Amino acid sequence: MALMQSADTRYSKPVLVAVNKPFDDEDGLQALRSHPLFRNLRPRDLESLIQQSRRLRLGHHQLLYRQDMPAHHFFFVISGRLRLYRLDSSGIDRTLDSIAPGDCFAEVMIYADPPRYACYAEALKSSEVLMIPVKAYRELLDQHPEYAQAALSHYAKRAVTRFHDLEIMTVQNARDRLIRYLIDLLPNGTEQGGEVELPLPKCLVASRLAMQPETFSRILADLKANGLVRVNRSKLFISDPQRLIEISQ
Amino acid sequence: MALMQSADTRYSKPVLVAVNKPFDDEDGLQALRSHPLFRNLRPRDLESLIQQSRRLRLGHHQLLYRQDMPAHHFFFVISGRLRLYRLDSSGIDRTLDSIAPGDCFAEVMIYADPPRYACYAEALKSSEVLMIPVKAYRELLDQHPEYAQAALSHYAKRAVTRFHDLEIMTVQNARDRLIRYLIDLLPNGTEQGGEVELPLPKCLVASRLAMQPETFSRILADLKANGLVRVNRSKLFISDPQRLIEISQ
DNA sequence: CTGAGTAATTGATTTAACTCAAAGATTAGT
DNA sequence: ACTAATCTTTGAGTTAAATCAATTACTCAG
Repeated sequence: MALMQSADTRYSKPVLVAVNKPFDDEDGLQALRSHPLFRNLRPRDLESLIQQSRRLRLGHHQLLYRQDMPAHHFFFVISGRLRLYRLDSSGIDRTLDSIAPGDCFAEVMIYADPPRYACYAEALKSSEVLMIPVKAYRELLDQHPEYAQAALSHYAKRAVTRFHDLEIMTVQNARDRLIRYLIDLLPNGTEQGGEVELPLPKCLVASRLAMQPETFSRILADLKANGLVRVNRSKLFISDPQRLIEISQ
Repeated sequence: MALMQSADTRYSKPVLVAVNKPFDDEDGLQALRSHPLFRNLRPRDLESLIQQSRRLRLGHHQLLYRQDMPAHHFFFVISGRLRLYRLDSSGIDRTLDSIAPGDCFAEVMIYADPPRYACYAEALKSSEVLMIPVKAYRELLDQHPEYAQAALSHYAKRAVTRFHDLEIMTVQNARDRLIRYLIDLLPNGTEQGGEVELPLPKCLVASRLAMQPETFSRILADLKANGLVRVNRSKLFISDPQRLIEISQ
């Protein structure tokens, strides 16, 4: 019943039904082959895994899975972009993560117990994902324990990232939270400034940072007025990251 | 230099210097033997790991490690309680987690690269921890790949927990954040109400939830006035969790 | 290319949460 | 048990951010 509570009618399209063309390989899977979770697999094993997977096309705003649904698959993004979010009891939509091509998500489900998705996942624009059976990957790990190293390392990294995300959210004021978020978008070690692209529409970045879209807009306008960022659609140019950090105290 | 920036003079005691009695086993390590990361180790391997570890006593407020310090060990809490926190550039202390006896922490360092602590760790009261060399545990995993399963499962759980913590922090108002936090402290599936103990002093719970101590106090006073919780020091009795959830909308 | 629907901005107002301050309560250490 | 230090609570005033409302700018599907 938790699965049905959404009043959001946009999401009425079928969910998790792979009606697409049979899988024909060799487009868009280069990134998969170099992903930490897969790059050490022997070709045979990787091919077998891919054979057991399905390629799934998602339209703009199409829901991939719902919070609390049994999780039999995890996902690799071939193209497009997705977002993870939760709905609270009053229906407020809270964005938790965005996912770019080349990334995996819901991969912790491989070892979750019970295996249920912890949030909703939807396409932000038309996207293509590979839908990998949890069971298949797990069997691979069980049969070839040497593969576990990569998975462990990946999971450790994931845990660190989440910890870091949590840290940003303990920053008490909206402006500093936004600044920290922007700094983190810069390729690390950027001193001389650089351009970043918001991975989400502004209203969803706002949601991710626990503030209203209006607040987001005003803070950005203010940073712009102070010459700290230049804004062009979803692209932001940050001329002096150091100064930005100082301003956030 | 980041290591030295704290203006906090409380933390002048030596850090990470194990000057304690040689390790003599068989007190307080029962919990270790049943921890997911260790319970599947063969006795020989576990003993070897314990031999390579040192038991460390920490006094009240004593710092265990600093953010950005090279991480050669991870930890198991034998007794007491610790907290993880970060200091931002203006010296504001932001609490990220609290750790109880029987828990491991900094265990993601086993696979981190570079291995540096992501935050500070200090004892909240006098505590005892086991300081396990990252290298030793890693070698164990490399030599006995069958151990990896437990580690993977543990890491997956950790990632889910952090995700969940993040979710709470995307709740925009302080009252609802606090309510969500309290609900999560209840043993899961508690319907009829129950008592929870705050794992941190109130001012640090406030910091963990990105609010001021005064705000925390006022919200709690208000919940108390509405008969939603009864407060006794750091113990809270929540009579009707369901109603509390409803109130948080 | 066009228009409907969504997203973003800006202004005015209200409210929640912060800050400062001072008095109690609790805790840790002697 | 006592004392000093820290934590907690409460009050009053201020500020940051939310809300409400209206306009403008995008986006994308047809």
